[in-house]
Amino acid sequence: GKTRTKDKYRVVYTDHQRLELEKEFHYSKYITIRRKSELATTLGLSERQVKIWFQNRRAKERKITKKKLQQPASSSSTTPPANGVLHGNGGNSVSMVTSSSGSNGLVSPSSLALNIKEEY
DNA sequence: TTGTGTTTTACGACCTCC
DNA sequence: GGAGGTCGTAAAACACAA
Repeated sequence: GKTRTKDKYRVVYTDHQRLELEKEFHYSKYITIRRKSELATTLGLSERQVKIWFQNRRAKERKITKKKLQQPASSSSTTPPANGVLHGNGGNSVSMVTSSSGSNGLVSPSSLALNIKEEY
């Protein structure tokens, strides 16, 4: 259903929800359909919310790396902002890896989550 | 407090791939 | 023709100096 209602323009996710989403993002920037529905169930979110979260998270990542590229310029060159990078929308050729360790759908996510948890 | 800048959800427009 | 991608943006929530 809709999450943007009259009294709630947007909800704030709990620390736990954020942590789990971050862990999944850390593992892979593009979530699979399977993992998406699993996460949605365990976190009590809709699959749409999980999808949107990943989209926003990738946008944040791009924003940060862009900043990093601009900042440590360490003098010199006023960092030409229009250097190909953007407008590449067509140029992505993303290759959208569904692979990443999971040629088959089953990844045994619980053990995976544990690994990541430890890393954190 | 409040003014203001940044971050976090959620969506619409538009595009690509199948 | 739909699912999911980016980009841009709105508005809550948050951070924080003044």
